[in-house]
Amino acid sequence: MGAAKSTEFSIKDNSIAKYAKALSHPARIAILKLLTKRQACICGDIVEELPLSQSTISQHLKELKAAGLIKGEIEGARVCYCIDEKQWKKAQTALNDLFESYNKTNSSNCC
Amino acid sequence: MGAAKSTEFSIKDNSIAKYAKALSHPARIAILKLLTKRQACICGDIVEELPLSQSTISQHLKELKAAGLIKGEIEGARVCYCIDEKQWKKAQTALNDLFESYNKTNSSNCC
DNA sequence: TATTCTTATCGCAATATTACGATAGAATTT
DNA sequence: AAATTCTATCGTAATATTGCGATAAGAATA
Repeated sequence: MGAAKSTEFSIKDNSIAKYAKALSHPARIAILKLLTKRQACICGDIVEELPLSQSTISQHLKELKAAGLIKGEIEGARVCYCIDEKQWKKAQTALNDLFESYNKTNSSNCC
Repeated sequence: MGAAKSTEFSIKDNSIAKYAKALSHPARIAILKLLTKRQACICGDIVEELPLSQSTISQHLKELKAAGLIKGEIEGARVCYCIDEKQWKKAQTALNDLFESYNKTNSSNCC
């Protein structure tokens, strides 16, 4: 009991949930904003900007990478992280479609 | 250790994360799609459509409600759930702004 | 080569999430 | 009034997430 039942749901629903999960922590939102706002994609720079330890930041980066939202490129001893544009747009579309599907059929709300 | 450090992040980042968290489970996506696609906002109908127990669905509904995305109205013995339009659009905007902030400054990707 | 810098991973602890059955309580039906 | 229907909540178990320090391993520097 308590085990995830993700296989019982559609691929699409799981995909949306996966993107949303990546965005479900303020630290990860802050990281993505940093990657967006400046060129400083170096891992160390992110660690300096956020109130979390290096190991914790590294873990959050790993999750964002697993979700596909970012990618990392090794630059010598450092790693440069940045948004994965293709997946970024996929995530945006997936989430926006969900929101829009309501807006379009916004006929008669029963509550 | 292991405690959430949400207070260390901005209200806005926490708000985005809160909405995303509500969307981070396929069952909740499925519930929202049901509320979107048909008028059947009755809790019991949702239970029948999804492969989860009544208590589990009730818990997911509680979380969606806590995030503000849905609201429930008691109709005798039943409860009618539906999308909270105002919050729905807030969530859509909050998430979309995050995505757009990258698309706009999409100048030179270092990776 | 030895040291330092940078990042990922391991191990651990605290907490949160997910799921279900049982049950309570309110409303409806018989 | 008794039985049934409907939903929320409690209790419990399994699993996942969050966070940190310690450490490992590769790269740069002295």
